[in-house]
Amino acid sequence: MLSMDLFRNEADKIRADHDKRGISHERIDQVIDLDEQWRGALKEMEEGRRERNQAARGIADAKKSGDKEEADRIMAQVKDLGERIAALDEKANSLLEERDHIRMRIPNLLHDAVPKGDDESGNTQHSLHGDKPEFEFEPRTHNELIEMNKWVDLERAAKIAGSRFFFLKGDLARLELALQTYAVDFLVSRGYTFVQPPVMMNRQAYEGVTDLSDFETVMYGITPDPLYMIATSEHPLTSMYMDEVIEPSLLPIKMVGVSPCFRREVGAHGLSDRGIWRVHQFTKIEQIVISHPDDSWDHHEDLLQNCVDLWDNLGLHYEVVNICTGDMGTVAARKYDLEAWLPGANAFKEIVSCSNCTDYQANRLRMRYRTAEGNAAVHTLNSTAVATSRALVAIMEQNQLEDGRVTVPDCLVPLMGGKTHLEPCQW
RNA sequence: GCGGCGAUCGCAUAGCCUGGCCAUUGCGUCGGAUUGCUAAUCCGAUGGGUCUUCCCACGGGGGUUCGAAUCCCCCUCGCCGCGCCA
Repeated sequence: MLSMDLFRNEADKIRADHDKRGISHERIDQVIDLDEQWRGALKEMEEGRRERNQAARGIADAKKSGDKEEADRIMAQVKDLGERIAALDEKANSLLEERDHIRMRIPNLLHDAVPKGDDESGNTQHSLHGDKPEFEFEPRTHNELIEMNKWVDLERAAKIAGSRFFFLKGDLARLELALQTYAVDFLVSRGYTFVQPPVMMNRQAYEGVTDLSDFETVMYGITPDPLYMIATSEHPLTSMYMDEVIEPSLLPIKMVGVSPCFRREVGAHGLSDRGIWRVHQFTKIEQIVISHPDDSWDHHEDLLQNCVDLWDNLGLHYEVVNICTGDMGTVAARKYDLEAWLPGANAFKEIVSCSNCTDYQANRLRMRYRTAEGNAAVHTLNSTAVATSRALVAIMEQNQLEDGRVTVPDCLVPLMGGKTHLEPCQW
């Protein structure tokens, strides 16, 4: 959510941003109009309260000096003031609610370097990494590999949970655990603190970190409790300091979180989504930074560099993409994706998303730091380190051998008990 | 889950029983003054708002009242005890 200061003093900045995104100014004007109405109603109500407070003091004085008649006279005089105040209060509140209802739907201001584009086809390549693997045989898709090696049981998972759930078995399950350990160790060595978050959150905190439409299409709700399963550890880790004033000496707060991620994936279809590429539950190792506003763009580059180094160490071929206006979403001001080369699909596909959300989440979460001039919103950043299910797909497809076995990336071998290849599961 | 107790400004606290000035004090932080010593001492500021002779704010919501931090009800969270439990 954008701060009200922007609407009151620099509305043209928001308008220019909407022009770049190609959306109308209607909502901006509504927010400004409702804000003016709210301020008027508030002023009127405060005037009423001032009168009442004054009268209340008069009653106290009269009673103290024993002048019961005077006290009764004033009480009668101001009796209906309370009702008037209540009515004005209600009016002001509904104006404020309406203003912020619309304001919540206005997207973050974009960084200048965000390219213009209507959809993902407008994204631009930022850099290319690793070598494209060459095969002397027809490379298999990950679907074929998990089936022939019995590493994943989709049918039985569907039986007990539903489609897009999976059992992970044998060496591939072990590789998944090695990836978690590797990514956490890697980021701990770069100064990040390992944090395991709750995997359910209440609505109020959740509204602080996500696009409202996600409640319909992404998150699972819990019945009968008013909770939501997290779609990523970004959500609990970013909202951790909700409603707090953070001591500036604590900034930047750098965390590496690991959690299962739950996604409804409403509306997702397609042959390429078979297997474990797009699933309802997966594990993700996530980087989070809560930073001083002046430093956030440096941290954004650091997050990307961490990803690049980590994925280089895994020995994979991938590209970094600069996300364009039409593919950006509501919350981020700038976003890089890493897309891994999938030989089976003959395409680059998304494995990492690295965002600077500037003060957008912090404004919603009322997450501030102390300054000499008062409190100001912090900046929040998040980036995937490894989404294990997608990393497994990339490793399987790029490191596959003709017999269907898969070479373990060197850096993971020690975490696999010295095992250099994934062997088929017996059942 | 049951019973008891609690929640006040960054932290810690007073006020609540018995409703009515401006929500107390300490620490921390920031600013200033001063002193020859790694610091001490003194002064000031330090919840939010449309930064203001004004309004709001005492976990959240409702009620009683001319008036609620204070009385009543509901909820949330925490602590202690009991129960259950990986």
